Amino acid sequence: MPELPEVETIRRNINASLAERVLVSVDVRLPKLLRDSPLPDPTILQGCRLVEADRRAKVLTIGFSNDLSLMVHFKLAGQFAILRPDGSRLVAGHPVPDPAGAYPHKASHIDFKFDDGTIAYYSDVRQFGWLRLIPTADVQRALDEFAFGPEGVGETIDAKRLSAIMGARSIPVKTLLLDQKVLAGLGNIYVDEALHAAKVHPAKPAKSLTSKERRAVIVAIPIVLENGIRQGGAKIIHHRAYPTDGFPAVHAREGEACPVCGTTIVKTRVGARGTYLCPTCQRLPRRRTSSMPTLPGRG
DNA sequence: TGCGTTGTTTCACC
DNA sequence: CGGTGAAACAACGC
Repeated sequence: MPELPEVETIRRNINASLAERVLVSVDVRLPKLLRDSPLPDPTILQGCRLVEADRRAKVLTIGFSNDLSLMVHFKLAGQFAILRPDGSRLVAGHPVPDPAGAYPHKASHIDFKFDDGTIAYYSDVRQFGWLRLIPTADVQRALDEFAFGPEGVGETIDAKRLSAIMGARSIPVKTLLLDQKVLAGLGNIYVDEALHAAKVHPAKPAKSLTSKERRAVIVAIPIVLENGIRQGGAKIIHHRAYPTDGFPAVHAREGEACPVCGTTIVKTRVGARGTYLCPTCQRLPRRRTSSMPTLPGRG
C-alpha cells in the first residue's frame, strides 16, 4: 500500500527526527527481509550517524556516515514507526500495526535504536517488503536499474512525453499509469484517485483518451499525490478507507457516495486490480456491438 | 479454507 | 521483437 505519498511521509519523518542521530543498535528478527541485500548484516551500521533519507519513486534510501546506505521498499504492507523518548510518535506507511498501539508489534521485524533514546521500527504484516544495504556510491546505479520514469510530483510532469506515451498504448489507462517506468509513484490508491479527479474511466484504452482527457489526467496526478503527502498518506484497512477529509475520494469506498455527484461508488477490476470509480463522473463510452469504431486496432 | 491483497516480474502468445 | 494480458510470487488475515 505505501505509494509515493506514504514513502515521502516516511522520508520526512526520518529527516525530521533521526537525521544526525547516532544509531546505537540494530535488531533484525526477520533476516529474510534482507534476502537480496549485497551486504547482509545491517548491524555494521551500529555506531554510525544517520545522515539523510532520500526517495526515488517508492524506494527510500537512508544514508549513514560510514558511506553505506539502506534502501527500503515497503511493498504492500511496510510501515516505519518512530517512537521518541518524550512519547511522541511519527508513524507512516501501512496502518497495521496500529500507530497508537504497543511496539514492537509481532509484525515489527527490525528495531533501530538511536543515541537519544528514539527507537524506529520497521513492521511488515505481509513480509513482502525488502531492505538492501549497499555502499552509498552504488545507490545511483542501483536506482538506475529500476528504470523509473519521471516522478509524479516535484518537478512538473513532462506533459508532452506522458501524452505521447498515452497516445501510443492500447492498454487501460490505469494499467499504463501504474507502470513505474512510465511514471514513478502512483499505486493502486492514487491512480484511482487521479482518474476520478480527471473524470476518466480507468479501463479506457490509453490511446482512446481525448487530448482534453489526457491533459486532465496529467494535471490531476501531482494534485492527488500532493494531497496524499499533505494527509500523511492514506488509511485503508481491510479494503475500507478511513475518513480523513473525504480522502481518498473513491478508493476503498465501494457503496459510499461520490463526493462530486453523489452516485454510489462501485468496485470493479482493471488489469486484475481492485478498482474503485464513480460510474457517473467516469463514464465508459457504450460499446457498439455491430461494428468496430473507426480504424482497426493496429496495422 | 481458500480467497484477496499489491508492486513487480515473468511468461506465453500474437 | 515488442506489446499485451494473464499468471506468478512474496505471506498473511479473515
